[in-house]
Amino acid sequence: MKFATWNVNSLAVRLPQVLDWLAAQAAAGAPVDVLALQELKMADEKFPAAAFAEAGYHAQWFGQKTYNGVALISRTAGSSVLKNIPGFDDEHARVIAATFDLPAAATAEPALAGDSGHPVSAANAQPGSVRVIGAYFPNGQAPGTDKFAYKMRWLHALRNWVQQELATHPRLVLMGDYNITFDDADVWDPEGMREAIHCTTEERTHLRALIDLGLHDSMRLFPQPEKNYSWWDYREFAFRRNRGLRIDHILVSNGLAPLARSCAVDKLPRKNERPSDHAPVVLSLGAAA
DNA sequence: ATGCCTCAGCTCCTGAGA
Repeated sequence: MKFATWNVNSLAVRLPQVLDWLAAQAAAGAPVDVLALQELKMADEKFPAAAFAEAGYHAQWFGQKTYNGVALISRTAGSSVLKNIPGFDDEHARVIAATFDLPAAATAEPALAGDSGHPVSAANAQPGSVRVIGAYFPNGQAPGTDKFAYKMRWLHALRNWVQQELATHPRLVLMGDYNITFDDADVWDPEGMREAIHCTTEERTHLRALIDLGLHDSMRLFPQPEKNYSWWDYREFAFRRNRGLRIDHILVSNGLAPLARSCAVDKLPRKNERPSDHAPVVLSLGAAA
């Protein structure tokens, strides 16, 4: 079972790359079960649902003209779809959630030989559903601005809502473009970006508050290369110089973390012609790593 | 450097991104 998140910076421009990438994952024998997209930058009526359907994927989307916009692309149909944070009045299309029923084989722990010699499976091994939240967190521009204040309000509302979601969905994935780094290891120039946007103590405190609900940063469950980033500025050859930030994250709940098998940034699409400034982050779960 | 690059749109510039 595989989850991924990718800020595509205009789905109209990046659609061929998204379809190629999905096809490449499937061809490699590990198709993506749920892909969260951010920055569609298109109105709902422009969403290329037919192209995804032709490729064999379901889609749920929440767009708006010019800016923002999120979607969930999936191999099975999602249910209980929610758009934006309930009770939080927001002019931006930033959040989409859906529940996916997954085959038993996908979520079952590998059978372990018990003392009796009989296979012993984990308490959560019954077939179940996974709640998936795809989110495009506000950028925030700079501390002290109205946009930063909005980001803080949004983060507070998100935390309260995710807490409620966790109460009913112990198996939950929260993934997307967080626009927040966890710590200096996520920043190519920690001194130069000290307390700058994406790196402020205030933002990181909000990110930590999400973790404290009972979530894990999938990436840090596994050894990672040095200078492991998910976004690079288009300017100054930042990708070539690996001057980036890790701001795209996949958080998994306590109920799912034991099933995590690997998590990595896929830098290949960043090498495309006309790439997004973000690369996909990919999490594999279950016995079939 | 209020720069650099990329994208959308009331498109020949501006706002926004990060």
